[in-house]
Amino acid sequence: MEYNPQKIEGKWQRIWEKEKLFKAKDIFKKPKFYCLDMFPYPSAEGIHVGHLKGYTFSDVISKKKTMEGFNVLHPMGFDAFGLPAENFAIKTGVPPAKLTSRSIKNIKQQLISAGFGYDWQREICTCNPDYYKWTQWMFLQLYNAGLAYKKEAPVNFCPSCKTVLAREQVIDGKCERCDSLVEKKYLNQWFFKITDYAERLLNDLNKIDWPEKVKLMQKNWIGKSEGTEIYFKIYRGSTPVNLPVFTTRMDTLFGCTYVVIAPEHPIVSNLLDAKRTPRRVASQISNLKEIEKYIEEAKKKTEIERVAEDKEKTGIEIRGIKAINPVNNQEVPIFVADYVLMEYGTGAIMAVPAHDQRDFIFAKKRGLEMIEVIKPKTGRHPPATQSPFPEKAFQEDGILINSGPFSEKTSEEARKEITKYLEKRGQAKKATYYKLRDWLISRQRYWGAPIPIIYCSKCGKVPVPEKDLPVVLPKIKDFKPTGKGESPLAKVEKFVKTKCPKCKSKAKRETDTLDTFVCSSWYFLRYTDPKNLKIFASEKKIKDWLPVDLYIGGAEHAVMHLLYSRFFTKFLFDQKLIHFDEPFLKLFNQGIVYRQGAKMSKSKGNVVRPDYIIRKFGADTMRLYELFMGPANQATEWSDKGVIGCFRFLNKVWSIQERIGNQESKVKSQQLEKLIHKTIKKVSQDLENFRFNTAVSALMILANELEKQAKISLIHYSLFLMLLSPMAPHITEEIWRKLGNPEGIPSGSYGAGKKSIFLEKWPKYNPELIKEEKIQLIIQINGKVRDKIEVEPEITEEKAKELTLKRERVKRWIEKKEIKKIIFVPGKLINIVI
RNA sequence: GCCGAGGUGGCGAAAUUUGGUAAACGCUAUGGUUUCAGGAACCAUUGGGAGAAAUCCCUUGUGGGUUCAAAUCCCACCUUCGGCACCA
Repeated sequence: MEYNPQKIEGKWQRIWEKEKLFKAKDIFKKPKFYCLDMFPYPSAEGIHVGHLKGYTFSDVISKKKTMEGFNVLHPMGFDAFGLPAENFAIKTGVPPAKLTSRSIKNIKQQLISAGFGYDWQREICTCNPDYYKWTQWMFLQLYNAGLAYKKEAPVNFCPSCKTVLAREQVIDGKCERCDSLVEKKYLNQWFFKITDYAERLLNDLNKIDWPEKVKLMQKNWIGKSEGTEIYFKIYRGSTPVNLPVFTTRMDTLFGCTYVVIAPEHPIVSNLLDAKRTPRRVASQISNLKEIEKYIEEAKKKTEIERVAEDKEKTGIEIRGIKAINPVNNQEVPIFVADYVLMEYGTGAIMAVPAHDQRDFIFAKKRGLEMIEVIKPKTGRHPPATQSPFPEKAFQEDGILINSGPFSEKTSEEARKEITKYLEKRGQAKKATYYKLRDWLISRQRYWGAPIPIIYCSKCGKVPVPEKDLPVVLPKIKDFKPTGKGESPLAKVEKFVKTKCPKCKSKAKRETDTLDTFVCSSWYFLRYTDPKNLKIFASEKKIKDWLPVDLYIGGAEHAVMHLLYSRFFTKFLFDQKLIHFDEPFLKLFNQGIVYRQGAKMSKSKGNVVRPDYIIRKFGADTMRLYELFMGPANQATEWSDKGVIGCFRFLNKVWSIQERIGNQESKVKSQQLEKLIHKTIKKVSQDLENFRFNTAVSALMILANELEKQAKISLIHYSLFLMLLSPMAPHITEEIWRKLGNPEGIPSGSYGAGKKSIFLEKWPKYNPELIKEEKIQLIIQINGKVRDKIEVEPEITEEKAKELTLKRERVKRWIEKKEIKKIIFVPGKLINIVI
């Protein structure tokens, strides 16, 4: 009988569902294991073999953990709000809800036909009101805690998507979704105060078992830097204004030859404002008009323009007033330049052109003064005032020069001492800044969870009372954006018009929706109790199942979803709503699957669909190939040909069953047993360490060996099937249950039977059985392999030497030469140095 | 520019954790077997070179170094990929 996956796979998928084999039970006699996949966006095209890679990993691990006696939670759902469905609606008029539910049906079928053991009773969908009710509830918790706020700010606006974006969604100044150049706009928008959690988000990275790469990306994104704020005085008449600047390089303070203020800095408008500035001073500024013009232009520039002019730094001096360097009372000119950012630090810097590349370029162009204040500890360097920019040695620690009483100190000492000196005089204080910005969460789009806020002319912003949740997204017909930077919801009068929950007078609803990342920031909580109507998840279920033990997904979410989820978790922990403050204990990033040298994408037309592979070779073959392709965390190229190897392997597995019998010869049986136990060890360890490719290879080696036998005992074959079962569940289940026939085959601990293979215990290897009686001792001469001998593993050095020197081949190599040294590595090799 | 991860046959890769037989396993290719035929079946060979053969020499991006011994450790460089990017 031939191996025919099409005949068996659908059958077992139905039976597993009927037997509820992979359903997570809320009974905790066994230790729990929560294995989570990043849930997919239900795109109309379905998922491709790249998505399936990570899902295969999590399914293999879940099945193995089940066999190891864990109570496994392995759920799946859909991240269903978002732009593609809405853009499709604008084009075709098909409502996003309709398209989404169609896509979900399709993807769910794809996942089921791959044999994944998800607990579909727990399926969630973020666009379902039962779900987004709690997303809105989360928003309200944050709002009530003062962590959700609305403010006018310069934001990134995508002209094609007609909505603002979070900073994380802007890549190289372009929209991550459609690649349009992002515009800067001043808009009134909602933010989450994630910056309040910057320090904890940074520190707690130490607590979690995540790829170092992802941790580092988060660390850099949070971008903590510790330094000092220094107060430069600017005199307007007799009253000085303090201008704080931020620096991490106090040791270069004597090298400051000018200061730069960001164009948006309030101090600039104050200085220019004739009403506030004494007439005498205002008249001191001789180039008011030019400065105003520069500021206007800078404000209009997009982020990309500001940076893309690359090194070509623009700016303008405020003529007529000076700033005073507190450390030496030196008067320095003041510039307004957009290479200084208002959003970071104090929005003003002290410029040290001799030791900072950016300041150097700016100063060089204008012929500004440069003062060298640091020399390298050793060696000579061209003067910092001449080289295009300071060499590394200057930027790192050096020795101070031209720095008054601090000359001859090291950078490190000087940093401390200068800070102390100014601190005492109240002219500086230590400060810490982060690159992390608050999370912009409002979107001027339809297909998202409405922000549950009501605007009342009397009461102002009023949160929607909990009992009125969810604020249901109304069904609409016209999906086109209003063109006024508003969500299409603004056109829906029925939705907008409401009553103030407080004073009952006429009021309007917020029409912006929430960023989809808000929906996905807490979804892992909902799986534990997906149908709860009273709370996002009951306390008990949260305690029983969470945190997530293993999270598998792509690295592209490193600074978005993964950071946001951590923020939500910490917030809910602070609210005493959950008992843990890190959501995902272990994270694994599967590598990207390439084809024709590029990441699979619809636009490149290089997508491989699993449906085709499954139809042709079956789900087991596809799963095996996903595992076998290469290292799990590494990008690998998809090969249609390579799939065949896995199909051949399964055919072999299938045909071996014909050899079952109890008459293995004794010697053979012992050798086989040794190999089987070695394989149990290898596969168990490899699966534990995400080395799926070598686990598959070990099973291939074992299958090749089994194939050579005339007869194979049932127990040996059964062990093999069990090891293979998490990876190729259908074929192993089929053979396993079939073998439970009434022909008198004993059903021992490893006996096959009529119940599922996944109810069996994961096999354990016997350490006694994998001990070698004989090993190959490598004989090297001058480090090159020249001979091998079979010996006992415990062979002594003397004995090994004796045997080695007797060998003809060895004698030939040594011949009259003097043996200088013999190195013996027990159980491994002997090296003769001549 | 800064940070990070890589570079091993014709291809995907093993061996890097612990320095100790480089190329396991699979694909491809070549030759053969079976079959009415086909190949997504089976068998053999498959890093390069020399040789009739035994066997020998060379080979892990490049160049140095440490060591009895280096794909593995150290230094410098080249290169591919990923992230950040005027963050003071």
